Amino acid sequence: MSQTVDRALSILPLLAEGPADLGRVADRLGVHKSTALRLLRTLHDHGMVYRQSDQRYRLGARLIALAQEAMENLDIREIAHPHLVRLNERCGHTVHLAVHEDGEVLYIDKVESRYPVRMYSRIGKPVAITVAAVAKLLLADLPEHERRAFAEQLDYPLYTARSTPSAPAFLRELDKVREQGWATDLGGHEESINCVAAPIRGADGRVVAAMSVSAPNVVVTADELLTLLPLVRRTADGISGEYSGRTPVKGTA
Amino acid sequence: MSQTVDRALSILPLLAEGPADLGRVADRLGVHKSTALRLLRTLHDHGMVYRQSDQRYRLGARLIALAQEAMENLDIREIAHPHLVRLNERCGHTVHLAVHEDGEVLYIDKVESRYPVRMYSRIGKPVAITVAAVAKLLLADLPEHERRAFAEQLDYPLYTARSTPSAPAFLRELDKVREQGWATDLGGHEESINCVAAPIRGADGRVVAAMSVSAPNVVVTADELLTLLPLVRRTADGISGEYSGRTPVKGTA
DNA sequence: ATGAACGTTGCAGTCAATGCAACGCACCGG
DNA sequence: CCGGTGCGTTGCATTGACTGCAACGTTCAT
Repeated sequence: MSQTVDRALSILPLLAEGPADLGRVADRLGVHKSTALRLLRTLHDHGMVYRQSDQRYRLGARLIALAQEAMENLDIREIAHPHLVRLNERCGHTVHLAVHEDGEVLYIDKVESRYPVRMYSRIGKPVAITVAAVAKLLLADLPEHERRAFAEQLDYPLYTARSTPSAPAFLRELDKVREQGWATDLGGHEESINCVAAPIRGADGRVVAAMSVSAPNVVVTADELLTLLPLVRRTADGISGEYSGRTPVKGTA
Repeated sequence: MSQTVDRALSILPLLAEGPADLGRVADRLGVHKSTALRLLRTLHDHGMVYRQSDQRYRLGARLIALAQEAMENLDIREIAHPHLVRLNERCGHTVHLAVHEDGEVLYIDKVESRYPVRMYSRIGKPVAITVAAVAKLLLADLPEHERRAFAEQLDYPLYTARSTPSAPAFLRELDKVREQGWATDLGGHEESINCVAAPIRGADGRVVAAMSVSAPNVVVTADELLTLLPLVRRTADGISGEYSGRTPVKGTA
């Protein structure tokens, strides 16, 4: 809507690909160098980009700090965290918390596995939306037409042979997930990694977040992981209760 | 430099304080509601802000994802990480990696303590610049006039009785740190937490990052923590060697 | 039913963003 | 030593994008 701001913001994902010099930024934006310079300067004044010693620009510290604050302000995260830790203590595997926002699903919290072999993931990283168990739960809760429209405009990369291959398959999977109230990802993203996930609901019953337990095949088989499902669901329900204000929170400062 | 972009970017820290509605944003910016609306819309289109169900705005997912990419692109981080993990495995305490950028010092990596009692901190959080051991190392390396100018315009909050109280005291501390090549924070931020830190240098000898080991008093005394200093310094030197290309990296894909 | 509070839209004026061209500077090869 | 090339940077005139206004549509609460 606002051309100048639009251009300025377009610089950020561009720099996320790696450092770039002025000329490169101007080219990619399709504007004159002087224009790009002024935009970059403004971004710099706000700490959103940093000018490294070779004069090239990259993303700045303020951006990272802002994102940090953004995550700390998510109340669902604060409420869920102790539950995630407790679950991790009981099963030992990696525990994730994810939310959905404008077509992206991202991890907002994580408790590391206590086994030596761990899956790779990072807080803040957008998840593989077509296969991740948490993504299925979050998307399954969308109203039908939105869900359909969203599914159709997605790409369906074949990470593995078990990845969701197409929109119809994905929509079918979402129906199943919505009905059963939990989801799995059995090697759909990384061949050797399995996940079970459960939804966290607000007072109105809408899914506000999803949590999952992930473990590589070498630690536990998919079947063994599935035995944790009741525990995962109980944990998610506990968080739901607290988040929606149904459960009186005891013993918290 | 660019008024529109300047205003738009000013919205972000404002929203970092917590969700705000249109009127509030307009007020804080000192612009008309319609102007604020258009700025927010543009930010929204880029996923930088999110409109929650109560119509209020808060920081968005793309911001978090961008920050994530920003950190993953820092090569120092990638190089350092395995070293930090190894150090953590040997001593068990929390290990941090921090960089300096335009007057801010922030943690860009962290390996959690394996002791049950842990210090609180988060990747991306700007550190207490006047007391943190890593901050001292990073600032001590600035050219003298910059260092002085920077120190003078800082605030010196007294987190504890041992916090650095003033610019002169801080500058004296920086001199000491630069000379000895390592730094400590003994209860200067949190009464019961101590730190030892060492610098990581690039090929030109400039300090590009700093790493630290932190532990609460209840786990080890300050004296015991100091016995780790040689190990910390060796680790930092190892990272320096690899970063500056002096050490051939072995066994890495 | 009435009003207040809030987000939203269309519009005309003007101020701020744009592209241009010229400049300074560093680097490189002759 | 000098001319050339490739950068980032600056001042300026033009214009078009941004602004503030006022009016409208909702959604609440009274």
